[in-house]
Amino acid sequence: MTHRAAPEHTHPDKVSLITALDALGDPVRIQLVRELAASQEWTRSCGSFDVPVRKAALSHHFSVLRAAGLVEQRDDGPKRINRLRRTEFDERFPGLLDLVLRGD
Amino acid sequence: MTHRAAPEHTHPDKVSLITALDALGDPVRIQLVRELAASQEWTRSCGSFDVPVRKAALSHHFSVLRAAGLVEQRDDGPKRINRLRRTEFDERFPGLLDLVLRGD
DNA sequence: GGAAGTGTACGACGCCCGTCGAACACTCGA
DNA sequence: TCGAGTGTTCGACGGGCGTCGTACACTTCC
Repeated sequence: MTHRAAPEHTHPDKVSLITALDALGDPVRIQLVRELAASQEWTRSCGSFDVPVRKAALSHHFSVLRAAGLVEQRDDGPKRINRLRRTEFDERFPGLLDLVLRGD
Repeated sequence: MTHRAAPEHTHPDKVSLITALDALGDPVRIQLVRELAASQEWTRSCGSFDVPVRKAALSHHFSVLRAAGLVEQRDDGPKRINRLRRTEFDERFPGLLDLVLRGD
């Protein structure tokens, strides 16, 4: 009847510009954000992404994305499913997410 | 009759997103860009910025900004004067510079 | 109760980045 | 010609970030 501690989130409103730029200045995190944007909300578990890092590093990257207000997480059984905070983040940093999702 | 080697520039068109985000993900460089944006073009020499680093580090930061297509430099006597590549950079990364200049 | 699957926490390691001092190159004015 | 001013380069240093393996916590299914 115990349950996992809910992950700590930061709303984009309380995120500094530097934090946001640093969070998006990493290739692995950019890929996570892009894959997440291409999926339905609350459908992707952390382990379902095609990134070249092991799960410890992956967990770290999700922690950074949460702290930057980019990703919201919720527990669903043994998995932790994700959602890109598209509208909130875009309201705080207009155009930034579009830039990342537009690709090169 | 010798003259200094012209600084190496990179046009924003040839700059990757990661490079741009990394260049703007540093507080010193952000301040440089902001002060530069608040000044007339070709009026600010490298040493005229109010940043808490010595000239060696300052020179490095300007090198990064040039490589990211953010700053253009020209020699003017003993000084090296700067210009923010506002329109070119904005064309390559729409909204990104606005985000930085809007502040927090 | 056990086993498998999922994600986090911790300590360690390596590397890159920002910083500095010192030495050097160049320009201009005295 | 010499000195002052400006900026770059070099080597070195320290700290932080990304990564990993391991151990642990929690959930679900058998």
